[in-house]
Formats: sequence, structure tokens, C-alpha cells
Amino acid sequence: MAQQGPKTNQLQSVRTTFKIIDSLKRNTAESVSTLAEQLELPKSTVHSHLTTLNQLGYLINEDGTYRLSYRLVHLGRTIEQSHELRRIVSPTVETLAAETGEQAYFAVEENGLATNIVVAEGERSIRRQFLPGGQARMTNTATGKAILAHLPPERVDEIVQRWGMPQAAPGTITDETELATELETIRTDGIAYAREESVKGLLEIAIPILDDDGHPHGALEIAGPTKRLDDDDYRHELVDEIETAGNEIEVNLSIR
Amino acid sequence: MAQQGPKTNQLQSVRTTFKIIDSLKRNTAESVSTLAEQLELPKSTVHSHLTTLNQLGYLINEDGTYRLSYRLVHLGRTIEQSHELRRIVSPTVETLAAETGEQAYFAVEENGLATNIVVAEGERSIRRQFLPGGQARMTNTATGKAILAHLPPERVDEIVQRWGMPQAAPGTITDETELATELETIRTDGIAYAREESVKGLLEIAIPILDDDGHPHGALEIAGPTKRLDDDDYRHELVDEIETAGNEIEVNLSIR
DNA sequence: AAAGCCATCCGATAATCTCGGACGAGGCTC
DNA sequence: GAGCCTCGTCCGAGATTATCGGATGGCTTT
Repeated sequence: MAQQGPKTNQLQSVRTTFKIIDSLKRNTAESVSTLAEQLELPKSTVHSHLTTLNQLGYLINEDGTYRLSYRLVHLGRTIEQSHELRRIVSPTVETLAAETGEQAYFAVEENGLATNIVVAEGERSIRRQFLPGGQARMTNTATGKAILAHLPPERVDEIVQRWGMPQAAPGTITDETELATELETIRTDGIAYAREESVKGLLEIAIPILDDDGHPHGALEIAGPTKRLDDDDYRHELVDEIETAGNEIEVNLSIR
Repeated sequence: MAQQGPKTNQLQSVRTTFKIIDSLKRNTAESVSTLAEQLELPKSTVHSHLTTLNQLGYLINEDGTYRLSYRLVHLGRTIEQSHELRRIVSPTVETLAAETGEQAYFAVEENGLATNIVVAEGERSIRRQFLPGGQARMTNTATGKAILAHLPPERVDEIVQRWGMPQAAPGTITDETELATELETIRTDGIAYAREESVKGLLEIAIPILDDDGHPHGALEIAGPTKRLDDDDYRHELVDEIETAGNEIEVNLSIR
């Protein structure tokens, strides 16, 4: 009844538990039967997973509806707080957003995806409601490309292979050779742009943050509406601000 | 080899996975062998759990050390953001902290524990570094007692039975009848105090937030050093501020 | 009052998790 | 530079245990 081709599928019960969690994080309220139907699993199986999660304190049962508990919130916050790079980088990113009035991000590569570890809003910024931990394709984002530009080619290939380069917005790069030249440009310029490559109407400007050996810690980004940011003077001003902030971060990182 | 008395231990693999996650959230870096030793599990078992978590994107393997990924951060943030009560209550709590200069909290009962869903710092507040989702005993905290006071007696018993009432700080209530009279006092006064009951030197003042039927949504709290807060005038002033804020919250909750 | 829905429980089958052991690679010491 | 030690990974067998269909009983609905 269940024959997986490769033998990579161990710990199925763990997998289905996380499938349930993933489904529950969006839809706040469910019922056992509904969930079972959605996930195409037997009711009794879902039930046993739910009771286990409940016993572990990760799931709350209120009036027959289920929701993930604040224990998971606490877990996430704990991870976030104990992440050292984030702690060092965070103040600078906040300041950058405050001073420019635009959105500022710091992202690292995680699982081959550009992962925002700091998200800061400026006064002018339209709230995109991006959350810490949000992930996007490396080839789509300014931060992602800035990081890719300083990764060994084989890792770049591996990442592209894993996640592909599908069209996500008008400007998305979908061709591997085009990406290669783009990364070359980023390396020489020291700046990565993403013009409506992941979100329509959004312009992103990023610089890589490197360690002493030239390996990327991550990338620092400012993002905003294309219309406002694509003015040459303003953009140069922003680039200046990012580079100053980036410099500050690199100093803070090498200090300790 | 493994004989559990009761038959409540289903989904063991899920349990051990969360045991691993729990261990990993504190100690940022581990190795397979170390983890296995700590948790007293076979190396190979731990290994299969780690690879599964890695495949699911919840675990990052950097230079042989493991850490939980920002995917879990994102999960927590998503849960937090989609929690409606928190969204409604949050601004008022922030304002309360800003205006009083003290720490302000909003807590609900979850799994029989007082769970902070909003944590706000004031100017004067010593940073306790409490995170959203942090949990404490209901009988220890002002918020917990404020909520308990408006829960049916059988639920109170159930909660006390489950978590006990161990001495945690000088003022901890450890006796059930004492708790009962305390809850009665809280009901008549409308205010719950916790004088060094969970943390030494900490005074907490809380009021319950009830719905139209008198069931508790949660409780609103101000906390600070006993020395400062135990001045009669100042405390009355704070009570006034809490009650105003609580009123605002109840209005906001009944509006929608 | 009856019917439907739902959560929970049960038991048997077989899938799959566990666990000891073995292999190979990398780093350290001598 | 060689040998040793530790660590991560892989493998296979056995037995636990997860899965799944079905049955029960409570609750609401019509």
C-alpha cells in the first residue's frame, strides 16, 4: 500500500506529525475529521497524533477545535534569541530601517534558501508583514544573490538544482548562465539588486557580509517600491547607507 | 525491555523527536554522539531522528554541529501572529508598559499553566528577558491566580493536581485551602497580587479579563521590584492604570 | 424521536522504529 | 608520517508500535 521508491523515508510518524503541525499553523481551527480529510489520512491516525501533541503541550484543544500552543511560540523565540549572529546584527539593521525609513533585512542561507533573520520596518515602508524566519529562493532575492556570489560554484549549482528557478515575478532570473553573469557582476560591484524578481513592484538592494576568509555570513538589504527607489540619486544614497551599516556589522563581527 | 504501566505512551518516535528538539533549543551546538549520550539513546536512533529533522528543514548541520533552524522560528511567529486575542490585546499592554514604565504582561491559561502571550518592557523595568510563550504555574503568578479565581472549582483542582504547588520563592502558596481563600479574596477585590511568589523580589499586580459570561479570557499584569511597587500610593496608582487598560481591553474584545 | 456527525476506543496486521554492530573517514598524537 | 581514536554514517534483524478499519457512545440537529 505504501511503497516509496528511494529508501530515504524514515521516521514516517515524525513526518506526519509535522505535516499536521504545518497544516495547523495556517488554519487556526480544525476538527479531527476535517484534518484527516485534508491530509488524506485515517481519522484514527490523526487522532493519535493530535493526542500525542496535546500531551506534549504543543497542541491546545478548545471546544473541539485544535490550535498550536504558545509552547511552540516559546520554542521559536528561544531559538531566535540564542542565535548569536542575529543578536550582533539586529541593532544595526533596526537603525538602518529607522534612518532610511525603508524596510531593512538581514538574511542568511539556510537549507539553500535565503532566510530573513532580522526584519525591520521603516516609517515609509509598506508593511509586507514579513516574519523572521521567512524564506525565499536565493536566486530571487537581492540578499540571496549577494550570498550566492560568494559561495563556491558547486554549492550554487546544488542550491539551484534543489530549488529551481521558476518565474515568480516580472524580473525573475530563470536561466543559469544569466545567473552566473549576474553573480559575476555582483562580485565586481559589491552590490546586488533585485528588480521585481520575487515580488512585483519591489526593488531590493543588498550587500554581502563576509568573514575574513571571504565566506558569506549573510547579506544586508533595503527594500521598497520600485517607483521610489529607482531614482538614481536616492538609490545612491541608500547604497551609501547600506554600505556604512554593512561596515559596522563587519566590525562588530570581527571584534568578538 | 520497555514496559510502560499505563497505555498512554503512543507515538514514541514523535516523543523522542521532541525530546531532541527540546534539548537542542538550549544548547546551541551538539554532536550526534554527545546528544545520544545526554538523552541516553542509541547513536543510530538519534542519527535517524536528526536526519529526518534535517530533511524536513527544521535542523541545520553546520560543520558537524546541529542547531534548530529558522523554520521553527517562522513557525512560532506564524502561530503568534495569527492568534487573535493577542492581536487585540497587544497594543494596550504595550501602552500600559510605556506609561507606567514597568513591565506589563498579558497571560492566558494553556495546558494548566499561566502563559504570557504579550510581554512588554517599560523604561524602568529590569529586563527579565521573558519571552512570549513563557509559562509559569497558575498558583505562583498574579495572572495565574486572577484567572484561577474565575475558573470552575473542578478545573482549579485539576490544574493544581497536575502541576502541584511547590515552594518556588519566599511567598509561594503551597497549601490548597490557603489558595482557596486567596482566590476568594481576589474575586471580591477584583485584583490579584503575587508578592515574591514565583521570583524573589518581584511583586506582581494583575486583574482578570472576563467575557460576558464571566469566563476568563486571561489576565493583565504589571510587575516590578517589590521595593518600588510596595509603596501604597504608587501601587494604587498602578492599580488604577491596570484597571483602565483592562477596561479598554474588555471593550475591544466585546466590540468584535 | 430519530438520524447524522464526531471524537474516542479497540484490536490485528504489518510496517517501521529501534538498536547493536560494522565501516570508513578525519583529526590528533606520538 | 603513521597509527590510533573518535565520530558520523550505514546496515540488518527483531520486535515493538504505528497504522488503519471498524465499532461505540455522546452530542447536536432536523
